[in-house]
Amino acid sequence: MTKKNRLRFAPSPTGPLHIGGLRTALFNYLFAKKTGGELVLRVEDTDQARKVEKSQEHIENSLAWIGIDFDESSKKGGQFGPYNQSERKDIYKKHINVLIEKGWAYYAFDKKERLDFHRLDHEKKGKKFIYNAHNRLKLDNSLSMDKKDVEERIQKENYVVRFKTPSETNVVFNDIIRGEIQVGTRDIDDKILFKSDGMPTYHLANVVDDHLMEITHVIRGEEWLPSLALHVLLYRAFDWQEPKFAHLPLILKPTGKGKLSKRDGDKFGFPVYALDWADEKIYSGFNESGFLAEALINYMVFLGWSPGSEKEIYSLDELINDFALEKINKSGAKFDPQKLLWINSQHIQGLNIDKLCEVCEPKNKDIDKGVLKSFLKLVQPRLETINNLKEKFLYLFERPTTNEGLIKKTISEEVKQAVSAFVLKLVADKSLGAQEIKKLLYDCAEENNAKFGKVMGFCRACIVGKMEGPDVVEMMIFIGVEETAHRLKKFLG
RNA sequence: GGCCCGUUCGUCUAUCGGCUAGGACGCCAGGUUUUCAUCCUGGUAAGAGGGGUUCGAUUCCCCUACGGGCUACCA
Repeated sequence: MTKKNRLRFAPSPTGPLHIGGLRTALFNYLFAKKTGGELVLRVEDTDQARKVEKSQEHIENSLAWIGIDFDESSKKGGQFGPYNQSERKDIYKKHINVLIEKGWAYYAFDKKERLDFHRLDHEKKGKKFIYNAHNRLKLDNSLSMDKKDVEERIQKENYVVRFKTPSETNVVFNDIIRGEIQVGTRDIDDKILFKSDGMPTYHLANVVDDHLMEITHVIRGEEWLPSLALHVLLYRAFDWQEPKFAHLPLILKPTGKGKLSKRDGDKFGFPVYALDWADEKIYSGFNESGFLAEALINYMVFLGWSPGSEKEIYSLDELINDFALEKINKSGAKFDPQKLLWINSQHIQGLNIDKLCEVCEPKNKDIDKGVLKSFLKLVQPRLETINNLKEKFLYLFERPTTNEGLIKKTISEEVKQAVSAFVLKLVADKSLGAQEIKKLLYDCAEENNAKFGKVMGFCRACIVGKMEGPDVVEMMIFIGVEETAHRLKKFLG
């Protein structure tokens, strides 16, 4: 029996979960499900300074909303816990000592100001300051001093532990998406693995945890590719089997350059978070903006992946079925709000009316439950999002403001006659169905020598106040005979 | 600046050496709906540039350009 794949999503709780992280989680989830593997949620909260209070909760809620469930997490538990790195300090301490004993790591006492000085100084000369074999013996660390001094200073001073990057070799490793990559160690610096506050840095914690949690595949964003060489070196220093790596292409801004950021959502008027997030202001989430979780998933998965067929509208189950790591592509993808909107509308159209009611109900409390279903039947084909529905179709609930210009444009003597006749008959028999009302309107138009299209146009102008909205007769039925008569008569003089 | 990754229609993408370069969004035009939307049909538009390798390169290799990422006691 082969071992199960084990995947993990490891966000840092420094803010809300945005679409990039969400997609990383999704790819991990899809691959885990596809291969019958397990998925772990690990929270990388090793940076106390950047920790944001409500962040972890937001991340968990976002993942729950999108429908990604984990086999193990701090909430759910599991045999590899704890799942918050801040609770694993002892584990890292133990492992950093192993590295030190093996000669793969060393203590460093350099003051921040001193290092900053070196960096600045090198920059001035057009060079890059790298803390490694090139100059580590000239710096303030345990490699450049006596054992005794080291012992003493460890007791008295703040120190960090750095990785001792081997000198002058090539690290060769493999990425599922990008193939073989080589990096020369002269370009890798002796990264800090253990900070003076007793916490590990990402590099150490990440490698130790992935190993201890028996992670088989690391699927993460491309921003980690540059440090993969270090991570691989770390696995080898520990004498551990390294997992397989897949670095996902980045999600880019819709226009211009760079990685998608929270400001972009603001700037272009679309969400970048799954759920609302409030700090200095409220950033609205995809959920609150009327997107279906399954539609968002459908859109996100196509940012950097394609099934190779022409199928584009996918349910989660279909996605799990068709997903393959090998089909992920290499280049960054621009976020296109317009296509998301289209995919969302496709998913909305695909919902049966009861399901649509169910998802719309909590977002549209201002619409009376009794009319919600008939309302949705009316508007479903033209929905792109499912929030703010009353506001979007206000004329179905309240009388529209008069549009004099439009009325003038659509009215004529014949139309007036026809609609007057229609109103009289409509009010006389309130039990008419759609077909009958339509026939009635048609007959009235004909009897008064008015073009049916013109009559319809006028009715629409009266009922909606604009040349838009659902079918005229359907609207009449929805707002009722009395209301219809009222809106029409207003302009019949 | 250094290192790493990338480059097919405006955008998301297909193509695993045979291409009249396919699909989708968007946009445009037409049709259906005697109204509006949905819907249907058609159109628009692309392999960064230069060298190789090859009978043949979008596809493989090299260079250049451009884009992106990383370069913290952040992740």
